Parts: sequence; structure tokens; C-alpha cells
Amino acid sequence: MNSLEQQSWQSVHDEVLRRIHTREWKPGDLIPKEVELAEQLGCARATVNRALRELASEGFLDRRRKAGTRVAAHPVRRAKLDIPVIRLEIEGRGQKYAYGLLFSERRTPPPEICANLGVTAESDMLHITSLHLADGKPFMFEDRWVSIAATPTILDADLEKISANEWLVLHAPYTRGDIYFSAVNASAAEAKVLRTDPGTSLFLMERTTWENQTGITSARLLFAPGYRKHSAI
Amino acid sequence: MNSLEQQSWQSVHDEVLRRIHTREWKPGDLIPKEVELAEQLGCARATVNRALRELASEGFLDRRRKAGTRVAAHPVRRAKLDIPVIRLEIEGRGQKYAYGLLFSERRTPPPEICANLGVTAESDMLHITSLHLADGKPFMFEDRWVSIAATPTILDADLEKISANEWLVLHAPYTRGDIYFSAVNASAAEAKVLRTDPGTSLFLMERTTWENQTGITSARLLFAPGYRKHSAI
DNA sequence: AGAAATATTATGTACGTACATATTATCTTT
DNA sequence: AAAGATAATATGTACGTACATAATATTTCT
Repeated sequence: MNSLEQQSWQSVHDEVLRRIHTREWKPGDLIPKEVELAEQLGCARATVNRALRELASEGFLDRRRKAGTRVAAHPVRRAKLDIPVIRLEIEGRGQKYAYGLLFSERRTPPPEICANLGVTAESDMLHITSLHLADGKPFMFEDRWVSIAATPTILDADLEKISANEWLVLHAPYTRGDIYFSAVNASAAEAKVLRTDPGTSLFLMERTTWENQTGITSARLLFAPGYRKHSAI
Repeated sequence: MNSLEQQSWQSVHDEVLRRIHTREWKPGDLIPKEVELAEQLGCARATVNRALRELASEGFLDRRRKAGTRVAAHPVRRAKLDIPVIRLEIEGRGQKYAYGLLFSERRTPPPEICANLGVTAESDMLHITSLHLADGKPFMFEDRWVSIAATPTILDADLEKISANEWLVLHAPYTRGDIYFSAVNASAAEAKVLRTDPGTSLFLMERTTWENQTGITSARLLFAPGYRKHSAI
């Protein structure tokens, strides 16, 4: 890459990535400073800055003021997982989405939910279990607790028609959340709902969301056998 | 937020996010154009642009030229998963890392590996299985195929001492990869290696990486029972 | 020599201008 | 009215300058 017409932060991004991939710049190496790169590649420092910033956020570079920019010594791969509303995930596969409310009650939460959301055992909560289907077959079993204090309007929602999952996305603001992915053996009850055998290995997604310090909802999403979550890196 | 001294893309980012969270701007809504926002918030358009670009990449906004910027109708949560080298993941938990090579052979690949990597059945490949331990207990079982054509120097690596996982990160350039997460029941052999019972539900990560169009390696990473992958959103 | 103050430096960010590009909206032609 | 050409417009990006900030290097002081 000589000092000709080069432009665009994308091309700088690609060129730097090429040098990393070809080991011209090896893990741990200090790379030229922004001003030098800008000269080499014939563009403004702002352009180099944008490219390097992007590469750092992708985990390829480590940057520190004054210390300069280094190729990440232990490239941490940052996989981006898109977690859409279940309906869209199913429709995105070209399958027909259906949903059924299994059970709904208003009561105080069990200890593990209190711990997840940081609420007291006397909290007024809505407990819902439901089943999401793809082409008529069980796809995901949802077991959710919603704080009525934090989201009173959910009592007005018709959860026979719209899933709590989707209602919350549209009506409950939230600022942060946690997700855990794991694998569990199906219990007898879970196996029955998902029409599989007890003990079958199931993909589990546990999600908890807060608005500021207030716990909104905690959900256990259990996927039917064969489910795979994909990500490109 | 009045038209006073406001600066910094972070504060613009936070202010826009606040308006989304408080439903001042609801899903699907068209928000003011960059120039207007810049005026409102008293900063340059470039600053607003950076904030909105960030919010779009986080999945809160949809932006299109000429059409303007809208609050995402179906907020797709973008969970960022950090996938470090196994050794660092274990050490990051404060546990002692150990590694053992179980098996290594040089041979032609089975059909599923050919399909994954897009190589022919006559390819010269290295097949390695190994076990990663945390505090002496089985943590992850790795079953990996590496293309010798694409990465000939791996034959010189001492895979008794450094795991293929780590060696590849440090020595094999790659441009793109796929990851699949799923749950599987342990086979008899897998259960034995991971010191658990056959049928136990295990978290599986399948990774395939390419350099441009050349398949480099395909790995099946099977985690011991209880493993959970976390992400904040 | 060791600590504290000061200078230096690479990245981080803001601003204003200019132009590119993708879409949408409008006008013209058939 | 449908199709095609043209204008309008919001975002996308590049550039150069200016200053902020964090970390390091150097100098000064005790």
C-alpha cells in the first residue's frame, strides 16, 4: 500500500487488518501512530482514528493514550449475538409463528427470582408460562416473572394474544440486562410441554432486565431440541 | 435538555437513549434529523452523527439515508459475547489452568468436516482431541480438525505444551468465522472424558474459521456440566 | 537517590465545511 | 396512468484544526 489516493476508513480498516492477518504486525506489536499511518495511507488522521477505533472495539487492537496502539496479544473474539423477539426469529426462518399462554398467576416470587431481580419476597408479581411454536411444533417454552410494581400496565395486556416477551419489548423501557446461556436436561414437565423425552438436552437462555436499579422481569427460555444459536465473527 | 452548553457524543447518546426509554420517542417513531438535534443539544452535527451511529449499531435505532432515523420497531438486542482463549477464560475465573493432549492423528477428514470447511475428502488434515482443565477438573473437551495445507507450520508446534486453540490464535491468520451454540446429551465417550454421566446435558460451541475462502480449522468444544456463558446487554 | 512538579506525547473528541450516496419526492414523457 | 428522468434531502464520510486527557518521560527540588 503506497502513499497514493487511499481514502475511506473502511479501506484503512481492511489494510490494517490485512497487516495483522499476514503477521506483518504480530500480536503485541506496537503499530505506527495515527499521524504516521495517515501519511502512509494518504488520508486524514480522523479517518485513521475511526478505522483503528473500530478495530479496537472488534478486539483486534489495544489502544492507550500516549502509550500508542498495539495488536491485541490475545485476540478476544467478540461475537455479536442478535437476540430478536421470538416471533421474528421464527418468521425469519420462514416458519409460521404461533403462541399459546399456558398459565398465569399473580403472586409473590420464589427465592431465586428475588435473588435475580433484587426484589423482596413480598413483591407483587405476575408469573406467566407460555409456549412459542414454529410451524405448529413447540419451539420455545417461556417461564417468566414480571414485576407489577415496575410495570403495572402489563395487567391490562391481553397475554392470550401477544406474548409477554413481545409486550415487554414494546412497552417496558429498560436500561440493562443480563443473559446466560447454558444446557440443561429436560425435566418431566418440560419434556411434556416441548413434546420430547425427559432428560433430553435443551438450550437454555436466562434473561433478567432492569430499568436503572429496578428489576423488571426475569425469564427462563427453554428451546426445543436441535436449537442452535448462530453468530459470525 | 435545553439548548445550553451540551457537548460530547456520549451525552447525546445518553439523552437520546433516555428519550427512547421514557417513551418520549416510541418504537417506530421518526426522530428529529441530525441537524435539528444538533441545534437542540447545542453541538455539531458530527457529534450527533457519532451518537446516533453508535445507537444504531447497538440496535436501538434504524437509520436510512434520506428516510431519516427511527426508533427500532423491534429492538434487536445485540449481546456481545467475548470469546477468549480458553486458558484466559479459566484464569479469569481465578482457577488454575491445565491442558492435556488426548489424541493426534494426520488423516483425511470425515464428510461433516469437509462440509464445514469446504474442503475435499482427500485433504491432508490434522485431527486433535484435547482436554482443558480448571483446578484439575475437566472443563472443556476439544475435538479439532486443522487444514495442513492452510497452516503447514502447525506440524512443528508442540501440541503437548500449547493447546491447538491457543497456537492457532497466535499463528494462524483468519478473516472470518462461524460459531454455533447448542446443547447436546453427552455420549458415553464424552461423558467419560468429562467425568460425568452419559446423557448429561452439555453446552456445545462449534467454531469454524476461514482465511478468505480457505478453511483453516473446525472445532467442537464441549463444556463440562454447569457451564454458563454470560453476556450483558 | 527519591519524590514531586513539569513537559511531552499519542490518543480522544469536537467543530465546520465539503462532498458522496442512497432514497424519496416530483416532474416529465409516453 | 405508468414509466422514466430529475430534483430534493437526510445520512455517510472525509478533512484540517483545535483542544482535552491520560500516560509517560524529564526535570527540579529536597
